[in-house]
Amino acid sequence: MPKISDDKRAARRAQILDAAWICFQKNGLHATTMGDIIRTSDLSAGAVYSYFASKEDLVFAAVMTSLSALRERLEPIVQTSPLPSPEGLVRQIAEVISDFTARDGYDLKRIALLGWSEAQHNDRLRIAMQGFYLAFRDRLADVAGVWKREGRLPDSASERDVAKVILSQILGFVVQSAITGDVTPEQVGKGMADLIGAASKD
Amino acid sequence: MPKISDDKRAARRAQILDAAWICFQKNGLHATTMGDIIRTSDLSAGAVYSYFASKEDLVFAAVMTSLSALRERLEPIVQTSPLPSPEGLVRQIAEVISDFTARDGYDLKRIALLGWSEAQHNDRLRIAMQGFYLAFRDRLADVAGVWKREGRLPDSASERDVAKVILSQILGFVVQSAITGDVTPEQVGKGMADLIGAASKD
Amino acid sequence: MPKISDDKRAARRAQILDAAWICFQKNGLHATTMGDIIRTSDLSAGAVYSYFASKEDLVFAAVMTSLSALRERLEPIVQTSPLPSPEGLVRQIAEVISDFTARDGYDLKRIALLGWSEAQHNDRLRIAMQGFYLAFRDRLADVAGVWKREGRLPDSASERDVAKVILSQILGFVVQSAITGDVTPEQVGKGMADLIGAASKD
Amino acid sequence: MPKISDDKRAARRAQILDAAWICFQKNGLHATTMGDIIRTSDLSAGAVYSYFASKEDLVFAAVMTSLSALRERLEPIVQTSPLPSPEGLVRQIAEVISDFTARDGYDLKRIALLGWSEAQHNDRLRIAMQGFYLAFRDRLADVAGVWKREGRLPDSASERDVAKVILSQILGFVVQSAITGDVTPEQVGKGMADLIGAASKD
DNA sequence: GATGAATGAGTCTTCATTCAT
DNA sequence: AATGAATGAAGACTCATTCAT
Repeated sequence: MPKISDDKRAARRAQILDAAWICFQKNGLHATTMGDIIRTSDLSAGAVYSYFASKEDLVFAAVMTSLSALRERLEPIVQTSPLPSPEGLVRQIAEVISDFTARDGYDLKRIALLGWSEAQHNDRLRIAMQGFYLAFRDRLADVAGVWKREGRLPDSASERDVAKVILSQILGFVVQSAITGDVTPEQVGKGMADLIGAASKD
Repeated sequence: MPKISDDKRAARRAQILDAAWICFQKNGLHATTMGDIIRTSDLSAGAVYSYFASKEDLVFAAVMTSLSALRERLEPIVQTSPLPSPEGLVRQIAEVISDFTARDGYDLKRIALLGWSEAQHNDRLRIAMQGFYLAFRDRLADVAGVWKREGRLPDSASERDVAKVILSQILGFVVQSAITGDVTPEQVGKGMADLIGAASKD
Repeated sequence: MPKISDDKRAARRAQILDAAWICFQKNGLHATTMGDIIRTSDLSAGAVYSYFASKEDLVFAAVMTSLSALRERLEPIVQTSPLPSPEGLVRQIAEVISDFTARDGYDLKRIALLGWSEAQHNDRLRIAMQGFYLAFRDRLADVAGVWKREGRLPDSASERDVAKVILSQILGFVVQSAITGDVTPEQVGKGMADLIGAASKD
Repeated sequence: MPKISDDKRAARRAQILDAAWICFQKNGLHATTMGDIIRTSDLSAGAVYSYFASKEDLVFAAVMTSLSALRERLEPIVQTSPLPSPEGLVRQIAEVISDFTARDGYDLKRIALLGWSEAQHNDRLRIAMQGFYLAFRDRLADVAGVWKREGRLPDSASERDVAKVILSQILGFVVQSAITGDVTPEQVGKGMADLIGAASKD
């Protein structure tokens, strides 16, 4: 087997990452053994280790891959014009996150919880993850700026604080869904609309 | 040998749980070994095992203990009369959660993340945790009912959905604080007030 | 099993080191697996690792233990009074080394070769080993001083260089015996006497 | 495809053996992996395996090659006429061995130790090595015969025993140099001269 | 002839748990 | 009741060798 093509390499990597996520979701990051992943990926130990040097590397890559996939889905929403209302935005993001779940046994919400937990004791992961969330929050602050100019938010509103609240609402949706399993994007949209009070339209 | 007194037993249990949390926070639930906990607790392996039959038992007890302590702190807030505004309520709860952190190296936010993550693959823990959060959300729904009667929320508001949004906001605060480390209860209060628009006062 | 006595601890250590040398001699330092040593020692993996933190530690301890045992046997020879002649000294040392071999399958010569080889790539071992040989060579230089005063060596003799030659002779005896298996202490004594020429007596 | 020329084959073999020795010296025989050698030789795994069927083969060839190279250098010394004195002979051999070291990172002394150690558990290597050393010792016995005829050694001298002592001195020089790193051919020559007593000249 | 990706048995080490003292 | 030495199954990772391309 001489040099493998780049496409094939990428496909193998994806194959391993898929196997990893199947296992991680079922048993958690730590309870999953390399043996589990190797078995699930239908490759040999050596093959898996030729793509990821260690379990830690694999965990890192798996979390970052999920984050990247999420970013790709979120980007369009915060760039729509005209922008949705706050409750509309949150509802749309919640929908994207929920949709991810549907995809063949891949539950973004559970994955997110595993990643956050891991990041508490894994410096490399925490740094990378911080970068992701801070960048996304910056986009939300931009959105808040537009809302202000549109008169949806008072002039005294803090774009930074509004962005933090919106981000919290999204992260909280993920947690609550994962734990109680009974929260829908619609309910979140309705609840926010009720709270915001005005008969906001998307 | 004479039986040990109940007080002593309870003190020992607490001593072990404290040791466990010190370790869990530093290294996570799985990377923490029973040896770590045994060493930190200044007891012998046998002693620790006479209080908790297994590591899983200890993890379960540790998470539930944190949850109980949190409940005790949260209860008064949702029972104040007159009730705070939505943003005031969230700010107060965020303050309680943040205060927990101050206590000698005990960070409730990080602990919460570990517990949520573990609950994804630990049925006993998930059930117990669901019970806790659903009960708390019921209290929030009661609060939303009062808000409605007070005219703070429209008649068409769904108490259940508002409760979900408030809970998400709190859970999201925990996640965002743990990851980015730059969110304060005041900012969350301000951001919510900006979003809700009316110059609500607590 | 509460605290084990110091004697028992020492006995266990010795039991493990014995097992290690049996394996090392049979298969070499690297081809010997911890599993081999564990099996031979009739202990469990955990027990062995509670005495030696790693294979490297065990190798180090094994080599140093052999060196210490050798020192104890050599010490008396270089302190005899009156001192033997050069060829007598070498013969006596060679005898001690050969005798070590007889002891239940324990061959000091083969062990020495393994240790020297390992020291080429193991800094800790090399340093410790250097200390041992340099100290022993100092004793040989002392002996050479006495020989000079006794008139056995010319006034112009370099005690340091004579010590180096004597040490080489001993080390070389070990190597040659291990490889060809046909060198006796007597032959070495005779050969040296022939070379030195005078009909030296011990 | 056309067969590769014999010259090319020999060059490739040498290239692999050189790479092997670079690695062996740095990390020892066992710690060196085939991957190390393959990488260092700038060839592919398949290429290396087409020249040496196994790691053991490569180790054997590497050791024997060193031995052959040494023999070529030693041969002239024991055939000089007139022969040097015993101390002169040892000094000249020590010089040859030391000179080998100078050659771009190739240290014959360390290599010798690795080979001797390996030979303890590798029958093929031990047999071949014995053959080499016994043959060389025979040459030394021949030299001792000449010394006897020249009157440098007493009539009662045992040529065999003198050869053993000379060989030991050389082997010991290798060991002592490798371990302490502070022995020169001159010191060995001087020490032997001191010991032999007569003001021997080369 | 040459390549280097893939294999998988085997290595060292850890750690939850037990139980003789 | 308390101790902590001992157990041994299991985990992460390596590496000599092969063989499809």
